This record gives sequence, C-alpha cells and structure tokens, in this order.
Amino acid sequence: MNSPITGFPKMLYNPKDKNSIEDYAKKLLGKSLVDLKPAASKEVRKGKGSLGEKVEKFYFGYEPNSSPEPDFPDAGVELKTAPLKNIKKGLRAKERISLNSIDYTKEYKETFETSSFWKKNQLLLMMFFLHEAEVSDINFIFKYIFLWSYPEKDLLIIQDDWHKIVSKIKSGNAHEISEGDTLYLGACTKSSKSRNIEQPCNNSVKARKRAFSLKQSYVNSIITQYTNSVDYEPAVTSEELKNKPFEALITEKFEEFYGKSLEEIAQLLGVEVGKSKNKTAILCRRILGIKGRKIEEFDKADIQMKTVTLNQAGTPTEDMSFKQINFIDILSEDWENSYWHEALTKKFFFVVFEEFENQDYLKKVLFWTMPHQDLLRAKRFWKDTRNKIADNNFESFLKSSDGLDCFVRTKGTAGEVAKTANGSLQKKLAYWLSRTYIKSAIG
DNA sequence: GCATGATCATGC
DNA sequence: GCATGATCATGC
Repeated sequence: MNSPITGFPKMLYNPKDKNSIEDYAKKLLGKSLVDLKPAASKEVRKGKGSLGEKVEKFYFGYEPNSSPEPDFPDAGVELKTAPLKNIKKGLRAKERISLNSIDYTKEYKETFETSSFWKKNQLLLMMFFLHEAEVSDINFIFKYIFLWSYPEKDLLIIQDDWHKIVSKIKSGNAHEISEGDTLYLGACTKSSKSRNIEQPCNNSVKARKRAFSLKQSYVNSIITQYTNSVDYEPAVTSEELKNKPFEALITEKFEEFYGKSLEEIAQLLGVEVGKSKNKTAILCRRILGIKGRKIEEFDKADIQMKTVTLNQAGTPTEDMSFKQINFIDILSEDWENSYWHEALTKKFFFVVFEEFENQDYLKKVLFWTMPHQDLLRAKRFWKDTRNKIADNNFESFLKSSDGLDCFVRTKGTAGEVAKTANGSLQKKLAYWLSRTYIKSAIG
C-alpha cells in the first residue's frame, strides 16, 4: 500500500486480494462518494480526474500517485473512475479512459509484455459514475463497478495497437501519431497546454505528449459487455487474429469479390440488397458475414466505413458529406475537441467501387487515416468556418470551387433551417471532403 | 465533367 | 421528427 492515511480504519478491504477490493468498491454502487465519506467534501481540488483522486484518498485510504505500478500493486489492480452520460438508449461512456502517459524514450525499448501499458493496466477496477453538469464530483452517483480484464480477442487487437504506436516512435514519427492509427488502444494527447517533448528517434521534431487510452467506443463496448446489451456481430475470430492483423483479415474478405458488380456479389452471397441508398453498406456487412447492422470490431474501434464510387476517370462521383454544422456548438469548440477534428482523426474504411455502363464494380478496399499534414490544413478550414460563424457571416464559407480538401455545403431535408447563436435561422450546412481529396486519399 | 443546391431513405 | 449517409438534378 502507498502511505496509508493515519487513522484510516484497518481492513475494510484486503489490498492483496482483487475480489476483496472489488467487493469493497461495490459498496459505492448507487451512492456518491460523499454519501459514504463525508470528509471528501473538505477537499477543494476540482476538475478532470479529481474524483478519482478523492476516491483513492478518502475511500481506499491511499495517497494518489503516479507510480508505474498498478494502484493496488499486490493485487495487480488499477483503479479507474470514469464518467457516463445519459442518452436516450441508456448510459454510455462520456469520454475515452486515459491510462498511463507514454515515455517515448522508454516505451519503444520494451516488448508488449514488459510495456508500461501492460504493467499498469492489465486488470482494471472500473468505477463508472453518472456525470452531471453543474454537480460537484463528490455527488456523482456510481452506476457500474466491476473488475475488467481484456477478453482474449480484444487483447490480440490491443497488442497490435501497442505495436503500431511503438513503431511510430521507433521510426521517428512520434509527432505523427494519430488516434486513427489504432483500433481499441489509443495514444491520446495530454492537455493542450503541455509543451511538446523530445522523441528518441528523431532529434529535429518534437512530439505532443500522449497517454495510452481506451477509446471511447471501446469503453462503450466494455459497458455493453458488462450489462449484457451487446448488439453487434463479429467480423473475425480470435483464431484468425492469431495469424494476421485485423486490417489484413478484413481486406481479404473483400478481395475475393474484386472486379464483381454489386448484383454479382449479392448473388454469390445469396442475399437480397434492394435498391435503397444504403444498399452498398448492407452488402459490405454481408461480405463480412454480418446479418444485422453492427460490426463488432468496427463498433469498438469506431471505424468509419465509407463507400466511394469512381467514374471512368477515377474520380469519385460525389463529395463526401459529414455532420451538419451546429452553428452554436462550434463557437465553444477549440480545434482539438471540435467535431471536425474528431471526425477526421478516426480510422476510415473505404470501400471503392468503379462505375461502368451503369453498373458498380468493387475495385478495392482500404483502411485510411488522415495524414498529419492534411489535418493541419483541415484545421485552417475549420478555423475559417468557425470565425465566419462567429462573425455571423454566412455568405462566404469556403466552397467546393475553392479547391481545398474541405468545404461547406448545404445539407438537410427540403429547406430546413438551424438556429445560430444570435437566434437567427440559417439554411442547414454540413462539413464535406472534396472528391478530389478523396481521390488522392484512396490513391 | 464538375460545382452547386437540394433532397432522399433509413434508422433511431 | 430529424440526423446521417448517400445521391440526385440542374446549369454551365
């Protein structure tokens, strides 16, 4: 134990026994920290992570620390308090879970088994609480508390993720690490205020400070597994993952249909796809053996599947639309927590068809993450758009003919309008990526 | 062939 | 009822 607080009652739990720790933690279910530990109200610290520190100090009775060991070293248990949000369908992860920060100078010398991530985070005591605006953290109610270890199949993907992150450090590209590089285990940026730091294999470019993290989408899957509300189907098996990386396995499943038309593929699979606008998306799921709507690994990794149709010149026939611009929300965003940044730092899965004599033929598929340089250009576009909205200037957004990667264009059902910050109404607009840019991305 | 404004189909 | 992904229709 790390320096127990003097006078703390002995043996509320056995710090060497994971089950004892879990049982003791579970006494907080349906309660807030201050319900059981009124003394916590004296602590003045606020902000992100402060509830976790208060739980450590007032509930478990040890001082928060930044040790490379798990919080309960003898039991191998790392404590994680994590916020939930309430949406229509129930409780969901409010954000990713940040784990230990990455020491670029050390991590790349390790194997997965000796890595800082694995040493500290192989067994997590999850303490999910419902976050509420305008409520102080000691009053948040704990909803789910349980020990979490990674299922074998997830762990195969997480190992691969760890190797991807480390290989960027090794190749001197720590400054180009993106959350879209990996599937479940991410390398998220630390506070935007922290200065860039040295990386070991590249003396000329500093890198953002990052921490290992479980992606928000993966945290959601932890919750749905715990609450038995899984609604997705797997595209690959553990056995397959032992032989090949996820991306290669998925690509293979599509390769056997390269050169075939939508109709031919449907026929070969013995499925009916109809004529709707989402027929391609349905067919893609069928190719992966998915009968329903959700693909387990795509869902957990938050991979954006996008279908692209090329004309005979090899240019996509359409630009690619994203969400509507929320004219009010964008004003309180900064770049790193903006919708557009989030949308572009995800991993994409492009399914590319080629149009020929009114038929669409499957040409290829690829996983893609936006390169760092392009993201910097997207940032300039986003700032321009945000500034114009802030100035109530809705007449001069960057548009398709400006020839940039990103532009603003209308979107929405017949004549729909949306509110702006000053209460006026404007035609609904969306973020778009130009077909020229998509062409260069899919190569 | 492309830029642009507009709208559809689906699902939640 | 509306957001989202996708596509259409028109004009040049």
